[in-house]
Amino acid sequence: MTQLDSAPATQQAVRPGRKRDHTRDPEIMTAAMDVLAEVGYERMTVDMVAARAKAGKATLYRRWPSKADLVLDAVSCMGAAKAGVLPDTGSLRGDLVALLSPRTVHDADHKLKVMLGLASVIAHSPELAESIREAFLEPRAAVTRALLQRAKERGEIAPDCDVELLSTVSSSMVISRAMLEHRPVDRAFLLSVIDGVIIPAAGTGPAR
Amino acid sequence: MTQLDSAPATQQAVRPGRKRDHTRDPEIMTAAMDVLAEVGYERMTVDMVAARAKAGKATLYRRWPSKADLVLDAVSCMGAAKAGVLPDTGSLRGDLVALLSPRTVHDADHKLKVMLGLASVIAHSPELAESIREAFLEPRAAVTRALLQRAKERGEIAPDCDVELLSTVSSSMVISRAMLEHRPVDRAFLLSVIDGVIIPAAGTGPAR
DNA sequence: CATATACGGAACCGGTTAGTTTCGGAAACG
DNA sequence: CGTTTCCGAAACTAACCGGTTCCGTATATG
Repeated sequence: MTQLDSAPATQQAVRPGRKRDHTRDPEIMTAAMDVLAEVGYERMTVDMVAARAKAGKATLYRRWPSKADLVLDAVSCMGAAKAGVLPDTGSLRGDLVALLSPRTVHDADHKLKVMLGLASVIAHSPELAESIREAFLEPRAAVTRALLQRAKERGEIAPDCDVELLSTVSSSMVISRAMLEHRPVDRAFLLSVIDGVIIPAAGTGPAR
Repeated sequence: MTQLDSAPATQQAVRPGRKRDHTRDPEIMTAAMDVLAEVGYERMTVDMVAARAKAGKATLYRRWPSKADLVLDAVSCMGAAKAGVLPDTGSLRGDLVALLSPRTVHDADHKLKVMLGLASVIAHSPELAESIREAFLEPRAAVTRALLQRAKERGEIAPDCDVELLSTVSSSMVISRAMLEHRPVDRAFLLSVIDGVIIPAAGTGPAR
């Protein structure tokens, strides 16, 4: 809570003898996310993060005013570097399945763990909830939404189906499954959601 | 810290001079659940619970060996008293909508908040996760499952639809919506899940 | 009324952790 | 080689909280 100045950016030009500014931000944030995924926000200590990043605790506090700020920043940065090209296999099911590359699934699993670790904080911080949504859920939902929309436009699915809602189904089911059943994000489950919920719910097009 | 044995909740014969045994268990557990729903497990302190129940902290520790045991016990007890009769309106949609009484919805909202408050603990305690699932999710899923099964048996929905999976859809979507968007459990949303996901995904019977 | 029991309240103890300070050392540069 | 600046490590402070102890009181029994 002690709000000292954050970063006035007083001196920027490389002064007399110096390396550079804080180049270690990425390692620190990665360490923070890892610890977060492993033990959750409340049990995560700043020392743990510092130790994992091989940094001094003071370094963290020089850069972020509090644990909460560090986490918030790390979560926000985590969403960057996405924007893959949409798959285009010709069928909605093919497109959806194409999303389930091992890489993507593994990524999602890690993000899911981070999210679960933050769950109790999320409930009290709309700001953090928004960051999480933006960084983790929204990009995925956007892809699914686009695939559904395209399928609708080419008449593959029902013209009146709720694309917005359907695009959130798989994330939702994965989240609650992970939360309550301790199951990792798993390809087989995602397939059953696609084939047992999304595809049938999307219908078979206007021609029926 | 570790969740060990639960608590037998036993009591013996009324001794010489005494009122009765711990009659205040219900108030205490209710207080615990309320605090849990409001601040989450980690920020919930035993003092808060005692204060809200107008009890001494010592009283809590006479009855439960630890904070974790209190919470576990309270969660387990919370699942009792359900077993409503299945609605029977003749149609699957009618049955599902009939579940959405204000009372039920409000109940679900409270339980949801408790669950979110426990989220980070759940991730580290399969035992607690199981209790939550059993007390909160399973009863609801069971009802939906039964309704779907009945609809399938009378040929109202596709004979090959995945009842098990579909029965978990609405809870899942409510959970993630509450978690990431701070929305309370809300009748309108549940209706859109019924009409936009569950019903269409269940299909229109073997005659198609 | 005497006694026994459990209660609410408050003080207390010990461990843990967010946040601070200090210090020796290493990099870059003149 | 000296200077400047930041870093990692570790010691330190203050607050908080789980859990314990103690005490005055209410209540029911006999």
